[in-house]
Amino acid sequence: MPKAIRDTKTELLDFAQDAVMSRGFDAFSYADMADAVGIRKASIHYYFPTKATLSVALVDRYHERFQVKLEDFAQTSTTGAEHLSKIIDEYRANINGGRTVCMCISFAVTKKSMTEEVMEKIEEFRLTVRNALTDAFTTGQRDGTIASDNTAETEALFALTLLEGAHLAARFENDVAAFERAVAPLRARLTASGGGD
Amino acid sequence: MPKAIRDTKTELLDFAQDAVMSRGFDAFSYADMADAVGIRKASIHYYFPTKATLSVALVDRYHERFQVKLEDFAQTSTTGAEHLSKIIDEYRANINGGRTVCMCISFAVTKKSMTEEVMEKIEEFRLTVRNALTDAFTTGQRDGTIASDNTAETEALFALTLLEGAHLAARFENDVAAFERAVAPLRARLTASGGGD
DNA sequence: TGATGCCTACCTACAGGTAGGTAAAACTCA
DNA sequence: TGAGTTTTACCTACCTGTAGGTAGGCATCA
Repeated sequence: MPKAIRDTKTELLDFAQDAVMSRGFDAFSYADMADAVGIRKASIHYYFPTKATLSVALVDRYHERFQVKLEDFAQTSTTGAEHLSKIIDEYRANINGGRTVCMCISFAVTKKSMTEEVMEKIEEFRLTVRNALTDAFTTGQRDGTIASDNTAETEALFALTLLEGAHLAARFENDVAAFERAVAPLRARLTASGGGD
Repeated sequence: MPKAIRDTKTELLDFAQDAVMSRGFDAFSYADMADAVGIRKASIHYYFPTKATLSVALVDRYHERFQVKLEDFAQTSTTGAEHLSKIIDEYRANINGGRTVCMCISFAVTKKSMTEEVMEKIEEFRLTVRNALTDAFTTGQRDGTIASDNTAETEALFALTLLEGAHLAARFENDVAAFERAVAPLRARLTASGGGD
């Protein structure tokens, strides 16, 4: 643990993540990263030998961080509605005011430029989210805080689809409000006070 | 109308459209197009001086073609459910077996690489679709073939979000079946026999 | 005869990546 | 403790390939 004053690797990942989510993986270069972080282009290869290794590191960190949050939501929620509401809020936060979309969406479009490995990891990430959503719906159906006509699995898939679609909507309009409008019918199904904001 | 034996411009647009929808605007080049169509790279500039002009041509044709279909759906449908069902089917067809996503989605991700002009045109396209969906819901609410708790406008926005999200789902899994699973709860709300297949 | 629909040959900019060097910090051990 | 060694975290300089784009030539056809 070198306890560095400045963590270049993290800075590189931060910039790359924002770039992927706001512009797409093919639309930023090592030169852009170098400029942003303040080191030379070649030095980036010290941390990420190839752009493919960078993409893997990006997804790994993204998944890790999201999982931590999802686990927290599961533990700190008293109702299914509250749990679901927190997941929706987290997706909302990832929009960054309409500037970005979820990393999944970005990678889905540029899929052919990505390695098999990274696409498998994206699949795993989506499965993690779907499982969390399924848990929320299962609880919500049991405690009666989420109105539902379908199985929790179906609802989870439906919700994930809607959340990703809502990300796109917000990106089109450069406005989080579009996200809220799009997910409004889902939020309307939550009966107990689960909203965080 | 030169009645050419071979329409190079159309072939170029066909390839570019597929490339945008399957790989993203930044991930294909004039060289790729040239190889695919069988002319030299420089010759493409005869039809599309810059890649920006190509992007505009792409959206224009996409919008035009879709509008024609939407108008046909509106005219040939006897119920709101049938109308909506046809729009859903059209979105489904645009997935090409999980290989592609809607052009909108692709351009949303690579938005920063696009000109203002083309993004405005994408907005117009989405408005066209939303209006068609609103019509379908309005009719469906009136004739009782679509179960609904919200205004037609809200439902249209909700449906568009879901359709775009379902495109992503199908792309992730490389399978149209994922599209169907994701839109199942929407289809379930259609009461009359509106489905084409 | 001049527009159409290509072509060859080229340009500059920049992509990802490599080779090899270096100052400074951190470890090793007599 | 301090000389020697290794590792860290960069650097300069350069490579090849490819991006979008340009200049100008040349058949073909109306």
